[in-house]
Amino acid sequence: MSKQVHPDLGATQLTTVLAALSNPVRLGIVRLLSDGSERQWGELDAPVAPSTLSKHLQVLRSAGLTRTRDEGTRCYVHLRREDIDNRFPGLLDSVLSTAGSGAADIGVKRP
Amino acid sequence: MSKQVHPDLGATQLTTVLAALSNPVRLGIVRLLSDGSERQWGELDAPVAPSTLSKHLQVLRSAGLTRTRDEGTRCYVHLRREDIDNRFPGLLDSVLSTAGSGAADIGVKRP
DNA sequence: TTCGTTGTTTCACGAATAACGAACATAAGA
DNA sequence: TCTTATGTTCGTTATTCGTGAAACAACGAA
Repeated sequence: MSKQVHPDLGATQLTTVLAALSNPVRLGIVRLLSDGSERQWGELDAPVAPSTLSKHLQVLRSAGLTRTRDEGTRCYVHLRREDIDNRFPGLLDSVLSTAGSGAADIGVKRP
Repeated sequence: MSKQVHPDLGATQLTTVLAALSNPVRLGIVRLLSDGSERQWGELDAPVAPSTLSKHLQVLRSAGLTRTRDEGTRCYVHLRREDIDNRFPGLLDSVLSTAGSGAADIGVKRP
């Protein structure tokens, strides 16, 4: 698909991660993935154009929050939960446990 | 000084708070205030012009993170630690405990 | 090889952000 | 009252962000 960057979270700065999480669509995606599931790109039901969604996923990826795996023409995304928890202990837990977070409601397209 | 807004954190969205914290200068200020101290505006030694600092403090204030108290021509800032912990349990702790956070080093001017 | 599916990249654009200096507002103090 | 100290607001500039349409790239299937 493309040369994807999956940075080492050890070098990732907190400000970068916070910026990545401060957008409703991106936060919604993180919430959706927070059950540990791996989702196919096209499965993501976000209220934005495909190009915009691609951009958001790129931001999450380069902030070290998600990992993308290509398989043929498809690609699958999942949350780098363990890496994040190692680098920023407690951050994801507190973010995910917050109600009324301002996150967009990202669903899964039913086939 | 000015009509200052100190919103109820109950209505504050997580995305707003994360955005406020995702700037190095603002994160640095939060870190400085995290010991619970109240600092005078002019005491803050930030690497930006006064007008810019004023703007950053306004962002922190309207995100509900700090409270400002006027006293004569001076004003004092402190972190709304308890309110934040109530609304976003664990968030501040994890943010503050992160080393290499990308925060600017905000000091205190020595008289 | 041609076609369809699946994402990505490339403009283009308006809105928001960060920054500075200059002008301003307000309260204390001389 | 005049002056000083302390922040804030305004005007400007440059940059980044969020967005969509359209063109593109890569792969599998027919």
